[in-house]
Amino acid sequence: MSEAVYDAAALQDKWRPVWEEIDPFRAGQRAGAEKRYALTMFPYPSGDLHMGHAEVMALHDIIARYWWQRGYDVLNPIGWDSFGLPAENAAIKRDEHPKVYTYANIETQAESFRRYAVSFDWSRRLHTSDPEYYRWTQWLFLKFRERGLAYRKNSPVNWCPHDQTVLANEQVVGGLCERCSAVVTKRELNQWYFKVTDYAQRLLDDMDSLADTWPERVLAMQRNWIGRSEGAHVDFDIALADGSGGTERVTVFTTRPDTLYGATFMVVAADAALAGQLVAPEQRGALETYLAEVRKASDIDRLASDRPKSGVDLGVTATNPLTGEQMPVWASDYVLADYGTGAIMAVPAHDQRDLDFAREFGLPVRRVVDTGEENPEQSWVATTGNGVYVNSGALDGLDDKAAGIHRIIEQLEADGRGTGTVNFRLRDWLLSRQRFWGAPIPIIHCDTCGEVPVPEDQLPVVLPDDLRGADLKPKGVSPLAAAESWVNVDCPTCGGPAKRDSDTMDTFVDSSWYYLRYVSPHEEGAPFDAEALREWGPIDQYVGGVEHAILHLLYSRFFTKVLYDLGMLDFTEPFTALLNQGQVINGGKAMSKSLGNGVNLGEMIDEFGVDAVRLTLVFAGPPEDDIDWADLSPGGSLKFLQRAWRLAGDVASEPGAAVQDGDPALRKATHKTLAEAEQLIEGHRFNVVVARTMELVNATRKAIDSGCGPADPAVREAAEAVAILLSLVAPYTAEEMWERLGHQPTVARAGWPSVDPALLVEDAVTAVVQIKGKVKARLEVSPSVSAADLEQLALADPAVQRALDGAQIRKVIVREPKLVNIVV
RNA sequence: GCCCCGGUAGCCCAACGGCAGAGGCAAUGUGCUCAAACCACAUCCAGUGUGGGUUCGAAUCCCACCCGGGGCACCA
Repeated sequence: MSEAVYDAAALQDKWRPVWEEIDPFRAGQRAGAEKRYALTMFPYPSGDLHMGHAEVMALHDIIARYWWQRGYDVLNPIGWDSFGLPAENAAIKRDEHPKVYTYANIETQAESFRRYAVSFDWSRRLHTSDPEYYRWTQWLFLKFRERGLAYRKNSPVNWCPHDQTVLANEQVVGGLCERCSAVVTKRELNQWYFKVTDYAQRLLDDMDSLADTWPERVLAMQRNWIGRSEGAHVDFDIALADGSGGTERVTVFTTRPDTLYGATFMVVAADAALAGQLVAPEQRGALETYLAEVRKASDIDRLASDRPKSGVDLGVTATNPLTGEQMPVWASDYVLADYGTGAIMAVPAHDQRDLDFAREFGLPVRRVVDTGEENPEQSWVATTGNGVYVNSGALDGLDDKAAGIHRIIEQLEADGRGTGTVNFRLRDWLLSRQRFWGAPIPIIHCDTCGEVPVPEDQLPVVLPDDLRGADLKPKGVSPLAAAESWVNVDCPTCGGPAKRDSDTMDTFVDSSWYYLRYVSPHEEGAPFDAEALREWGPIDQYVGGVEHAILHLLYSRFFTKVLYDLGMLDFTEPFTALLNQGQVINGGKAMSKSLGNGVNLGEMIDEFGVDAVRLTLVFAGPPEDDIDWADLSPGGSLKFLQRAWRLAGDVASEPGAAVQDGDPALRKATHKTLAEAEQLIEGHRFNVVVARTMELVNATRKAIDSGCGPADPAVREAAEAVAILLSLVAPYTAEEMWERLGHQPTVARAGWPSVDPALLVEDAVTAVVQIKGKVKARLEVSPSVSAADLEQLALADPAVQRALDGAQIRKVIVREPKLVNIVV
């Protein structure tokens, strides 16, 4: 018996150079094979890899490596999302250019990925901060702009005072900056937007095609975020109080046009321009004062829902388009300027917010739907359910909400006073950032020609190389604005003096199309090669964290649809299937510096080896569940790998031994394991695959020690199956096993063993006999036993006879060959 | 408040509506050893959050509730 010992570090050193030589995972090497595109969300280069990366890569790699074993031609690329704030902040601190930090970290991470043995095709590596990449980010921006999907507007925007930049709506979480948790404030700025709202309905509709392959909760979150609501636009005429005698038509959005008879006042958003246009001269001062207060309040204050309602009377009246009734117009911050039309009709009886406002300011409440509950005028609880219409003209007596809504919309449309409509919660995507380390927006501002796109042949607009440290300090405008030699250019149209747009793009723009670039990462004439994309796209399996459920995934879906409309793609959804891995936590809490509960990945690998760490993370539980490092046992994983490895050393037959003569019981176990593993992997139930592999190792051990013995060909077959199963999770151990079994590298391309269906059939099965659902006897029967025979056998069984004790049999349910249930 | 996901041995987790236990951790014991570790073998441990319902039969399907996690929330 060999005295060899299992040394994880030695295996890593031994096999890495061999694999780099063989380069087994280069895509496009299997002519004629079906193509599969596996993608893991590319990392941001902050420091070295951590446990979270280790988990997602281990899970993702199972899928990619399984596909290789199954004979597919697999594209599994890697790159870096390498623009972004941390590099810029590090550069300020260290007085250097952000690229220094960025590219140093990328090298560190790349080295770690190689050691971690993820089956990436390294030849396709990309970095979003490379000019060769962001040139196309800029090009795409210009295409969007040509199509009217990128535009500039003045608007109150989310401002992070810490990072000194604006934020998209998606980057504000509970009134705080998603990145740094600073309290977000509002600023009125002129900024670039992508018109994602144009795609709201399609983003919603196309989710139907993802229903079976994306996690339900991600779809739910996106639906929630898009926030479709059906209702109506209703026009109100407002008599202006400027002495002109004129009127202004104001449109409101409502989901309950059927309650129009109950509208007793109107409210416009205090911070909308409309408020300033409508306000009566004598109320202007009050509005200004109120507005100043509103502006001071942060989103955090606004989010406190128990906050009393505030507002100011604008001193004008609106006319109810159905009844002609006059109603006062107020301004308040509970109406949002950027949702709907920024104005509402208030129906206090049937909307709690309106009711609170009415109570605060003594405005009338009129019930128009009797739901059988207490009248809101007395209870101060708005009723929103179905009921009988009252005080509602022609609607009176009707008791169907849907019909009521329908009839009022019909009426409004007939009168030219309104229309049925759909509104979305989704806002356009604010993409400008007042920071340095991002793709410059390729626009030149010329006093004569206005906004001029940088001509395509002048792309990329490259970031200057000579800014560092203090030059990059955030000052509320982009550091690029101060880079004189960079910002001042000749206008491409008239040749006169002009300035570059000094903002950079949100880094989510970079990551909204990187998966397309991978199919042809060195393409120089286009962002991607359309032919290559037809071969590889869309992504068959995307793996990554649920934290991108809205941001990255929604933006990428939007980009894909726009590029489809531009005729550049032939699919409308980028990610056919999505797997969200859970988090790795420790001791019940997320790992964090402040808690001091971080687990260092490098140290774990040094102690247990890459394979044991990967195995531990995969075996811990279902991929989408959070896993607690404190519950896990990398030592146990290592022990198992050693057991498996030892099998390979014990096999005493030669490669190619006549397996059909092998021990039938062990052969059945092997083939059953393989057959089951196929199903389990396809269902992403990787933890169970590991358990099945452990069982097979145990069975093989038993066969060697106390069964058919090490020379039986079935033992070799089992050990080889173990090596191939392990090649998905523990590549170093698997490769070493493969070599000890007398094969050439690499086991990663050994191919999935074909399962012999004959070996999946059991010789005998245990049938259980139940009486009233309780097990009373077990019978060994043939798998092909007939229902009648099984019933006879069951009734004849002495234990059953005893249990029946002469009771009258009412019914016998037979599920051959597994079960008989006797009802007495 | 609304919407998703989950609750099975001391712990992590399995179980096409059909024997509650596959696998692992921990614990205990036996063998190996001068001894310990390693290793091998064995043993121990829950009736599935609670209450109803459907069914011949429910961890699994349905309803209500409790607990935990996540998302959304002054969006008219």
